[in-house]
Amino acid sequence: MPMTPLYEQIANDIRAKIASGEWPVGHQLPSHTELQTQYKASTTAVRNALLLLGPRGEGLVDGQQGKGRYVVRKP
Amino acid sequence: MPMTPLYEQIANDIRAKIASGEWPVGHQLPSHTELQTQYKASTTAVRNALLLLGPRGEGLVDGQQGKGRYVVRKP
DNA sequence: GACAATTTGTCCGTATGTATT
DNA sequence: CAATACATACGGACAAATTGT
Repeated sequence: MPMTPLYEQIANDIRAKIASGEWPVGHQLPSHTELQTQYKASTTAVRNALLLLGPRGEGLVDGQQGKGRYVVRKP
Repeated sequence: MPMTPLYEQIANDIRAKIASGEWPVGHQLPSHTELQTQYKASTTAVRNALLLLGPRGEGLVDGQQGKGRYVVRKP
């Protein structure tokens, strides 16, 4: 039975928020540390989720150093 | 200028090997530890590269616990 | 069947660099 | 200058599955 890993759950949750319109294009995502506390996850789990959703993956979100991560596209 | 991160270089190199046919479909990839020594990289760098190429990313390779990682598709 | 070795899968913490505020 | 935030990188720990002895 394939259990879903934590980083996959986080990615699915964020993807769902973007798809539903709760986080529209241009919306700023919570900071890395906030995501950690929200999902009670480590840096790696959050980072892996964002790596899959990021520019080198699905391309739904993108981040800029010092500013934050933003939704760039709907799934 | 955005220099390419290490995990991206590793992913590009593996992707190129698959595309060129050097690693055909069904071929078993080097083990995680071998990839680390080959690229002089850490677990995280190798893991991030394989996360992008894996089933939840591009879907070029897939792994089975205790056996190894195999090429499943050409780019 | 039991055991050890190998390998992948997941997860955690931390450090450094860079850019913005 | 200082605080915040992302990007990359390193290392280590444990579980699960496979293989060989």
